[in-house]
Amino acid sequence: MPELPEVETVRQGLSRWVTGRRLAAVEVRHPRAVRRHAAGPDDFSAVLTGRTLGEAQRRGKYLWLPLDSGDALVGHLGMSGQFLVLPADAADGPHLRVRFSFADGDSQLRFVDQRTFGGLAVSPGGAQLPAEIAHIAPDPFDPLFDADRFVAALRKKKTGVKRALLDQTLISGVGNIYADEALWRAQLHGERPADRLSPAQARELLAEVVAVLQEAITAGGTSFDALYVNVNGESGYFDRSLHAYGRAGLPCDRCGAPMRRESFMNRSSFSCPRCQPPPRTS
DNA sequence: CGCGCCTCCTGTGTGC
DNA sequence: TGCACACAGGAGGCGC
Repeated sequence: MPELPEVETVRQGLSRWVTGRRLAAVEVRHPRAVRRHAAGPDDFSAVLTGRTLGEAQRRGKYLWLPLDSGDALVGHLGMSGQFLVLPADAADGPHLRVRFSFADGDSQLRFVDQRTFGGLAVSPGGAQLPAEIAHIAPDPFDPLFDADRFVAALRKKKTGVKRALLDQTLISGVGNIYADEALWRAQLHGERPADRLSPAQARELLAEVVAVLQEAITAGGTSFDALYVNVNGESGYFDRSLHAYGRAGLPCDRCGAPMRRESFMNRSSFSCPRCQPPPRTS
């Protein structure tokens, strides 16, 4: 479940292992992986071959690698996407979608994706900020992020505060896991109406979002299973620090009450029934 | 235009 | 043992 900390960990790995290298060949093994590349898989390979990769960039959960052509290779990991740096002779796994071979021949970059929600595309002229990403808000670590603007926008949303946190046009990078963690820390139930938060509550919630994302980056992200790993195939260890996500029935780390699980948008929300009382209307 | 629901995917776990 | 089904969920797209 890659969210901002997991994607940032991958970005750091790409920066270390592929920045500055020249692509010798790009092999699309599954067309769905490049469905967002309008010109099709053959064009995807053609425009990338021979290009040199620049410094890996990230906004929210999107990644991009600027190219020396002025275009950019844009990627989203979706649910289960992985970028792996592997020896060229390593066996192909069953979920290999795209193989990037380098002119130096020392290792390969592979895009592997079990559930195929992730995808890659080349964004024409997108080296600075790909058009595919321009519609989402800056994430809270972006110098362009404006906390006052976020707080004001959040307090105008006619929806629950968790839905608002997951709205990538309001703040990017937050997914189901870190939304639940930030709400637990802020002692707010996710169905609390966003437009009824006080300015202080909204600022506190943002502070908790930033804190939990930063701590998770330091831990290398959250891994529940083999679906999230860094570019070297290693798991993150933030799962040991989770207070809400996946803890249904376990005692709240703050008050001891059994944590609850609720259905939300065809998925799950975890919260403490005592520390995070639901609003009366829901 | 804002909001919320549906859909795309596949592997794992569970219950009958 | 095998089958059916729930579940995991980011984000585009569409209906209201």
